[in-house]
Amino acid sequence: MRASDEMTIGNLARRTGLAVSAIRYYEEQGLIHPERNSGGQRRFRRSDIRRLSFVKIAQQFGYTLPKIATLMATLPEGRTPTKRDWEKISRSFRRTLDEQIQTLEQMRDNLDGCIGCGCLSLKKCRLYNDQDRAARLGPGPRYMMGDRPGDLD
Amino acid sequence: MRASDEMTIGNLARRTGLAVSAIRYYEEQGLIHPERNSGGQRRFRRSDIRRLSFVKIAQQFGYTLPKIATLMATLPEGRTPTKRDWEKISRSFRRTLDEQIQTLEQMRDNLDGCIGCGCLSLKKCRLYNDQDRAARLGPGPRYMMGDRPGDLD
DNA sequence: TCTTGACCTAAAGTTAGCTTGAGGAATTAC
DNA sequence: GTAATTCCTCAAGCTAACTTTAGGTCAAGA
Repeated sequence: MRASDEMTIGNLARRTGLAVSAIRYYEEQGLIHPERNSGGQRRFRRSDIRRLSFVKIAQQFGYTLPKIATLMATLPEGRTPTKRDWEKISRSFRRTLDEQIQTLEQMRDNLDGCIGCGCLSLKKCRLYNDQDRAARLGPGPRYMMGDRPGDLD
Repeated sequence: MRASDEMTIGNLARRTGLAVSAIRYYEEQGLIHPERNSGGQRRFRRSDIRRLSFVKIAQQFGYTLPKIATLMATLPEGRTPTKRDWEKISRSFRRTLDEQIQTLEQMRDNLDGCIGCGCLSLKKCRLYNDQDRAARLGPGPRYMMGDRPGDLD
């Protein structure tokens, strides 16, 4: 066995910090495609370390495994990804990250408005109204937080 | 039945945009404490609309139901929360929100560094190294992304 | 060779936050 | 009074991303 290029699952687990069971699960989900030796045991390439590390990072960005799988489909299995490969993906990361940050910042701004008003004057409150707007798609709430047309402020 | 202050579960569902089953579940989790009428059916107060709206908002901030329950434990069941009640909680919201934003911004900065370097030169890469640091608590990865001591850059 | 440790599959369990289904009782509308 | 709603409980199911368990097989070292 050319030890330089083949790894057992336990070895890969140690190198990536993942559990053996997680690696098997990732194979099941199509994220990696190890070969088998004559005895039926999985044998991994060194590039699988890279792939699994990529999975971990993408997960930190909030990607689901299916999404990660499609992202990785654009990456080469065997060779080191080129700068161009990586740039495409990292731009996608950057976009979702920016969106996430923007969402949180908007929530923060809304919240700040509410702190100022004590959030007892709810007809104007952004936090509730933003929610309201989303909910209106369904049979959702007409008047949030107990306020009704005639309610006092 | 004094309709002004008692609501059926279906009514509350319509007013909050929640599913009936979700409201029952929230009761089970101790987020609301409706009374029962003679026939054993739940009867809710108008203030429960407020409580459930609060639950929805806190969920948007990423709080789990148990955490929301403890947050709400500081709120009065019957009366309208005071400005002071609200300020305490909104400060807590603000803190977690700030932390979340900071985490994402750090990830973005790391990512930007990686875009610049093409992320092929991985010994310096923040994205991987931050992950590495976290993983080192366990038996984690020694060399991430396939890099080994002797590997070329 | 024998033993130990690593590996295999398949199925079931885990957590959060609910939804769905079964079987039945209470309420409301006419 | 009766039919249509709405409500009730309890148990099971759902999704994601894994882990755990059970019952074996394979590989490596002395």
